[in-house]
Amino acid sequence: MNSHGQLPPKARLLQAAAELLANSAGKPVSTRQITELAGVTAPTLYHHFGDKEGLFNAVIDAGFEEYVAGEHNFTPTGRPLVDVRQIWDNHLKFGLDNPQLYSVMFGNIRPESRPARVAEAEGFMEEMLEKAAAAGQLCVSPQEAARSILAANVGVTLMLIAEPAAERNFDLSDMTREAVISAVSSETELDAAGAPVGASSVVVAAIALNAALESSHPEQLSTTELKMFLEWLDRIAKTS
Amino acid sequence: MNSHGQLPPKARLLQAAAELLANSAGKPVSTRQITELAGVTAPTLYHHFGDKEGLFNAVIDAGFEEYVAGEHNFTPTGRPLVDVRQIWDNHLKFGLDNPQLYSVMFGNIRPESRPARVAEAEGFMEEMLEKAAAAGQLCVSPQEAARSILAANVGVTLMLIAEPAAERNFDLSDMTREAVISAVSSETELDAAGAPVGASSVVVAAIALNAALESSHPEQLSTTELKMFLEWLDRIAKTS
DNA sequence: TAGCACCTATAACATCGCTATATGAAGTGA
DNA sequence: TCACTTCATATAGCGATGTTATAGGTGCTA
Repeated sequence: MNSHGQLPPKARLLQAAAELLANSAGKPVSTRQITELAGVTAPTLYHHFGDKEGLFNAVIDAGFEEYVAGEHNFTPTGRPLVDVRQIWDNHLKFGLDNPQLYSVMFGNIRPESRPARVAEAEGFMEEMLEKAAAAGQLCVSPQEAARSILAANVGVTLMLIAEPAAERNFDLSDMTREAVISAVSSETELDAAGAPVGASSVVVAAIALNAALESSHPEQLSTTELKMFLEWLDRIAKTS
Repeated sequence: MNSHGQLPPKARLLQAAAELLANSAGKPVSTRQITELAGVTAPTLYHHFGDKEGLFNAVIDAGFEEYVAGEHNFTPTGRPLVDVRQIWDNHLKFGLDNPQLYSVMFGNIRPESRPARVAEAEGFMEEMLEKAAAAGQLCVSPQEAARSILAANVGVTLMLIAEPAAERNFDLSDMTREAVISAVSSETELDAAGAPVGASSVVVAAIALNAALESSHPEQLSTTELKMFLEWLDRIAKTS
């Protein structure tokens, strides 16, 4: 009756759960459905995964990471903010393709399991944003930027999941995405001919800071501290 | 045994449901709990509210609207975008005060019932944004703006609900709020008080340099020098 | 062979949302 | 006053859910 005869029970459970979660649009999936499709009985599920949520988390572990950042959907371009857009779109696509799974991950309360998943999603985002920050494209810390972008991404995804697939207007996603990205980025878009900032990014940033300090002196440092700071900054800026 | 003896059963059910939803942090609330606290039996619930979700919707109808836009929390200022900020903050506060109720409303999938609630919340936002549009402060349609702002608002609220109350950082809310508002508004970037938004260029440059140094350490400074340098850099970056 | 983990099945438990049916109360018209 | 209707509540139970106590294999090591 099931088509997973040759796999071990644990893998069959994972596969059955993923299949049912993906196909049953919206409606909850029961453990009995899962075990029946997998061709095992209930205790097998609880032996391997603890409880229903454990199984769902395992499905997510197996699928989410590769789906969002996997090779099929994402190849870094070297331009951080472009990659951030790609991460946003992949996140949205994952949510729309796996609405049930997505709501378990992001729409639920559970203060125990959710932060781990959220932190993972934040990780991708932050990784990219650190590169953006290194290139001087960020006006806030990568952590703050990642949290803000992810929050908006989740909100948009839940919003679009909730409305009928036929009426979905992706302008909402594009508009909100650009809003949060432009709010955390410090400069206008990097132009098409703009050279990617590689190993010299430290120097570039040091020069930029040096120039900025010319016109505005921070109150956080004493004059002696500032003098020494500027000297070191100068040493860094003269590298090449 | 219950404290709602004098009210009619329908009102007792509403009150019991609201009380249980507000207090049982995270865990689902059963119809049996509700009917027991209300001092009635199951069919009474289904007679008045159809099903469990109908009762929850009734609780929301009774509480959400007045909470978000009620007199106690909201008095229009006449400046539409200021009011939009107030709606955002009230929305967030409602979510944090009623996490269980909130997740039923916004974190769930149900494509049948959710859009109605969402549309209601969108209504408040759109109302204000139409005034903003009439005043020439919008660069997109009020509908689009309301959807984008609400989506971000929901995402931020779910994000903050999910993390322990002690660690909640409301900068996430403020930052994201200003991001989406400024993206839909046609005016130059001004905050609530009318001052330009954005960090100074010194801070921007400091953050960029800090991030750049994460991946590449310069050889021009000794480790002790670098340590002190990074500390000062951190102090500068935290200005604002 | 004996023993020992590991894995799985039988069978059931407690609870869930919900309802078929019946009973009481309250008004209405004769 | 007496049916008759209508609304509101209760009794009792259904089917489905997540979960588990118990026991039976299955294969490996000694």
